Amino acid sequence: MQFPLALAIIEDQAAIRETLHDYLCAQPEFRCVLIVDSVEAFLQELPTAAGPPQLILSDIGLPGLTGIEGIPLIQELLPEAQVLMLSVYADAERVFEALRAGAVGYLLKHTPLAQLKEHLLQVAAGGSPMSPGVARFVVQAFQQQLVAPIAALPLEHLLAEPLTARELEVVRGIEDGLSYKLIAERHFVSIDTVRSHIRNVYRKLQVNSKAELLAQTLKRQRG
Amino acid sequence: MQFPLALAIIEDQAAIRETLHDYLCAQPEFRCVLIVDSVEAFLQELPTAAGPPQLILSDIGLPGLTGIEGIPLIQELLPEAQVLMLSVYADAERVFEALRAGAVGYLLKHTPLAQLKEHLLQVAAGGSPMSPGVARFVVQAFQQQLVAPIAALPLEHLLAEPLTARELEVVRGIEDGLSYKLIAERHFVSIDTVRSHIRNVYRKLQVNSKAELLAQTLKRQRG
DNA sequence: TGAAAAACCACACGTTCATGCGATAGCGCC
DNA sequence: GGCGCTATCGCATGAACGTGTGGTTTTTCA
Repeated sequence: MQFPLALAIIEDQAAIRETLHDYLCAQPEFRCVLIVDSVEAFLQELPTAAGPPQLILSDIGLPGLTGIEGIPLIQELLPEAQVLMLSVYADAERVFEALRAGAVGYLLKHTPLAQLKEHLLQVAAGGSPMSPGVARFVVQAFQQQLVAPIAALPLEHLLAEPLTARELEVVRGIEDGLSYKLIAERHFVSIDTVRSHIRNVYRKLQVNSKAELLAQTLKRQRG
Repeated sequence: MQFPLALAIIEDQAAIRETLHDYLCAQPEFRCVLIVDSVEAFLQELPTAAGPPQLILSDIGLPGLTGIEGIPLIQELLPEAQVLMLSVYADAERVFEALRAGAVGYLLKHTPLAQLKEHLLQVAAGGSPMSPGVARFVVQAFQQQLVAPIAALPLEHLLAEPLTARELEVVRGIEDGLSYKLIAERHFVSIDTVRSHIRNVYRKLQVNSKAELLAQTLKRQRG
């Protein structure tokens, strides 16, 4: 990570904007490239900025587009940029929306300037700073099992021994609730061939019955 | 929040345990009530502790039960206690598991003692401290839309004929990949009873095999 | 309190499944 | 060419499953 980091600020309240500007832009770690009062202004003035921002500190409650609505628009132009939200709102819903939209962190406005600086540096270092109460919302989402355990990704990637195309076909048949006989008919092969594939699938997935196979699939999908 | 906060520490490595003990227990904000080297020891010695801990700082990599496995056990005895994980592992999977198990925060072991103290206080204040990289994993889970927008709902509400408690139990057994025999053993009934329930479930759900039942469950879960 | 619902149990029969042992044929690749 | 992998197919056996019929006991609740 090389300093100074190109920083942009989106904040509509002039007083706060000035404070952030005065403090952050005076830091040697940052180089302010764009200070605006709305998402619209950001998008419009971006071409005239002193350079592409790497970090964007954005308010949520803005006139016109909200900070949350702005994230995807900004990321379209600046895929590398990381957006850190700075908000007075501390409700779970807004936090989730911001994170889902692509924000990498969420701070409350009462955060001291020195900490804000630290948090911006954490973002640049791959961190995701969140004010204490905000983080608790996020953690609770996990505890309420709202989050899938691990990327619900094609099982083949999780396996040492990948399944062949044929094997995947019969697995899909089983996931559709078909009997061996029907799977055989679906793919125009004999039932013994299906058995043969199943045998290999079971070995690779370490299961011993249709039920276990389906149970594993279920688990993978919900955790 | 009244000080001092009752703190317990679970850490198997003596050197680290001593360091934590020496530093944290010397702080006026904390009152160490139990310092142990395993989850098993924690559960066993809890009755003899100087009082019920409000905060529990636990390692993950422990001999016997892991810190993650210990969380639900601990929470059964101490529903009010908040568990903060302290780990050398920085992989997404372990972080998710810990949070899902009930941890309120997740710190890496290289965290400086002074920060660790701050983080413990944050926990007591309703925060969820996470080391920067750890928080990023969590945020990414949101960005990858792994968070369920709405809860996926119990099949019983979709049915004209609702399943009875017993019937749901055997369905869960099937979803866990168990055989009739194992389901029977799990609920201390005969295998013929299980058959009987299965029969009714199949009629209500309009399916004719385990595979179809599981397939239906799968469909329902992924929409 | 009395009937309905749920839970429990038993036996029997045919089907499907799991898994052992094969075998043949095509393909890519060194 | 020979080697390994995949796909195909066959057969046999025991276990698990699905479904029919018949019960009894316990719980629920109108």
